[in-house]
Amino acid sequence: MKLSSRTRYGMRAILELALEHGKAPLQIKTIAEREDISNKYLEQLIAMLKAAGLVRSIRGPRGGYMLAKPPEEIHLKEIFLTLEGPMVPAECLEHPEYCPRCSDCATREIWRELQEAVFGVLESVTLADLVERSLRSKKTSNYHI
Amino acid sequence: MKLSSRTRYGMRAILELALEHGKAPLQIKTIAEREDISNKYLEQLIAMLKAAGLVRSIRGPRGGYMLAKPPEEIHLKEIFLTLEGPMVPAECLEHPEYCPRCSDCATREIWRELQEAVFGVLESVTLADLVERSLRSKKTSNYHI
DNA sequence: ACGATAATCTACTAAAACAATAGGATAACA
DNA sequence: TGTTATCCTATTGTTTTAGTAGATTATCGT
Repeated sequence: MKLSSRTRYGMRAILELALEHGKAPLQIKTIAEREDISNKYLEQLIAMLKAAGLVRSIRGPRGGYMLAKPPEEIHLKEIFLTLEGPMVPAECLEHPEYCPRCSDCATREIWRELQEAVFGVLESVTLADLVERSLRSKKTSNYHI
Repeated sequence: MKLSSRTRYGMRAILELALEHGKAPLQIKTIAEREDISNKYLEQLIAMLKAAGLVRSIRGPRGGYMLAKPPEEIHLKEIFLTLEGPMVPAECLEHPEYCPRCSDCATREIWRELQEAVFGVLESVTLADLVERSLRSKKTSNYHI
């Protein structure tokens, strides 16, 4: 149970977009530089976010990416599910057909609770919250003056 | 963020042991049959649980495996960490050295919260709880009369 | 002592997921 | 019309996962 780089990179990338919300579009190159992520890899991650309707793009010179919705309306859960996949700890959570195994129902309950715990966190935080946290830590940190 | 079969199988296996706690040792073969898991694969998973001190074994005829501690003293977190690994959503949670990236601290906080949410669930449940749940669902289920 | 039983140990492997990399096509601006 | 930057498709090396295979060792009942 480890986050993929896909999710970590992608979350940082979309946060960069959120930090620039309302300003000019942000280019892949710029994000990749700021976040120290491979240009080409990031391209694919952003494509996923775009396909999910979280991000939109402008082509050509002075183009780039921006949020497709205001940051208040983007919950981290959407981003997470887009990048990380469906977050189904066990198959039987989605396909609760007859389960022949004796000890399975009890463990399934636990996997369900884990899923709900994770979703609980991700549903309660929006990109706007992240932006706020990010700006606050910028102010108080020695590193980001 | 999906559970590995390692963890799902292993959890079911140790629950089988918990269900037989106080009785005769349970053999790999038996568990593998009941839980429909490859004999040889299960062998390795149980070895992990044994190395972690959660399970002990008796060799030879009428041998097998049993819990090393009473089920009340085994929290799911121990089992989970043994099978799934350290559950570190992001490396920087463990190595909080200077982080050059602007938007990173905010996402790191989120990964921390996810970790705590998962641990919260896993710390609050013991094998004894699972046994109780398991027996209760046996009683009320049509499938397990 | 002997044979059956069941754990233990080590090595190998097929398949999938992951983390990129490469290169060209397309659209838009100037 | 050239430059910029997105878009699209394919390929690749590495790691992890989920097993298989086979030999060895300890223990018990007879």
